[in-house]
Amino acid sequence: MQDNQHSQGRTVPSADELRQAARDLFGLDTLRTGQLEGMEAAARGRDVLAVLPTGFGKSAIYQVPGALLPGTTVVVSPLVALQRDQVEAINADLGGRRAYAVNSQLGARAEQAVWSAVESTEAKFVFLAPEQLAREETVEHLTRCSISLFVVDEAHCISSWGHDFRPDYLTLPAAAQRLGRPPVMALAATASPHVRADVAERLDMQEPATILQSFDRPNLHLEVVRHHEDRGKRNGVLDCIEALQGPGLLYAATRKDTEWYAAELAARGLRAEAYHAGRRAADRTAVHERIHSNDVDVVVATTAFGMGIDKPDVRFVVHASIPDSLDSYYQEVGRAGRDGEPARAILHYRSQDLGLQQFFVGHAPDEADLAAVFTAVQDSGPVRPAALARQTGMSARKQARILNLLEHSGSILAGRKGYRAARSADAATAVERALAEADSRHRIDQSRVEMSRGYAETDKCRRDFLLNYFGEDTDGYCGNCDNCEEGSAAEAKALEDALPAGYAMQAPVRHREWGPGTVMGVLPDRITVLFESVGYKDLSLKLIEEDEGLLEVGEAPAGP
DNA sequence: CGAGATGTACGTAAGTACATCTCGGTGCTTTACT
Repeated sequence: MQDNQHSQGRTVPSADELRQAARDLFGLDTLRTGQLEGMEAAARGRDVLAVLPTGFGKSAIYQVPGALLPGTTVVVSPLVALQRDQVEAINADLGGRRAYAVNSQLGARAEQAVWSAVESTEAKFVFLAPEQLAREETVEHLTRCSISLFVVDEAHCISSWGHDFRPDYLTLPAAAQRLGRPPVMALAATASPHVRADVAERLDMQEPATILQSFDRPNLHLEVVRHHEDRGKRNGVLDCIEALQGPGLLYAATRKDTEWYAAELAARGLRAEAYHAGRRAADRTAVHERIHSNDVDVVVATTAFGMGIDKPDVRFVVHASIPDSLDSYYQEVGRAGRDGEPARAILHYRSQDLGLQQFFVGHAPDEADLAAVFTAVQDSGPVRPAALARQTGMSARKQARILNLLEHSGSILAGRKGYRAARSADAATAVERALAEADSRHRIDQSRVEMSRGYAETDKCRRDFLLNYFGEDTDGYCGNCDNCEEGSAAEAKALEDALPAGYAMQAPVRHREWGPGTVMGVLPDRITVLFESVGYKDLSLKLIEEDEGLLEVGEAPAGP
């Protein structure tokens, strides 16, 4: 592997120097293999994709080389609250003010002061949200510094939010280019193979050094409770929480449900708090403080709760409704039992609940809207999104989603001055290509919802199912989930062992229509394959045997 | 997609049955008001 130009003309820190810096600056006496590997790769100028469990010491992977390298390290962090915590942690370790955050909570004056510190003195770390880096002004300030490392923390957000909710995530590669394209490091605690590939692609990473640790959390007991009626499920959830020993988390799908469950639990004498993005900032902060000081038995929350929560003794994570993907599910249940002591992950499942997640996944964009945005870009490009919105009259989010589809399908290009139409593109083709792109994404998102269903409905070992989803092979029997305890996992495993060879986990396959894919799950009668084009699909073995050439096993042959 | 609220037909009083409508998750930022 060729190291890029950033390692030239200066001394690259050696492993010993990194170890010593970790010890002297951050008080880390020993470094784990993955940590050192990531630090060395970044120090040599290579891109790094690290997916490591919370508590592994992920931050050290950028902090140690960041402190040692001559220039400044940019850290992209999704939440202002996280930026604040990390700035404080670094300043406490290094002494003095070496880390800064730039966000809208600074006043104009404070922001000026931060920039002069960052541009002139020994500031080593600057924390920013992607929206900051999308501002020309911010990038101009940063171009006056020498940026030695470009870190994206909580990088799974690119995959879950970049496509529509927070589209500025997709402008990060352009920002990295403007800053001289330092090595890019993406960090996440949970990411399936699909999400890892998406992150690497959206960040335009060049053959990243990939650092993975096992996702297994053996102390987490996994369990699914099935329900048929909504009323019955609600009572089941309440009884379940009442019987558990806190502190714990209850995830619900809507804000209204968090309020409902919190009120019902309070009526049963528990100290329960509802948490969602609609609550006032002061109330949200108060909930954080109360859970940390053990003044709450259960926090009832939407997906808004969790990032940056590092409470070691959460004893249970119960879901009153199934999440949109196993990536989200595992991220959420991973907040239980970080101290290594036994903890419970219980999913209350009704198949109807998948409907809400399918709604959140969204629908195909309108052809007329695609055409309108494309024509507007063609007529007035290069144009920035804000100016474009004044022409199209669309909401920022809707327009961002359309721009992103048009860009990714090659009809428009993003440049320094905004978007412009690709030279050869015409409106009809642009619409057609964008629709195809949207359709492919939609199918992948739907297939992720379907994998959640698969987890809820499987008779196999639950841990086996989850770890397979994250690309890990297992022996199919954990002994610490409901299916293993009931014996159905053992039966399923016996059947699976009797399978014809060739459809092993992680085997590369090629489908006649859907192209290349990877085997992600194996059952007695069918296999689950993650296809690059259409996402997760279940294929019956009977059909594969009958229709020769439908699914080729082994190295994918070139061309159709 | 599904749940809950609201609306309509029926047929002559008040409630039942069915149709139609509305809403649902994540955060940055900037700007115009109290």
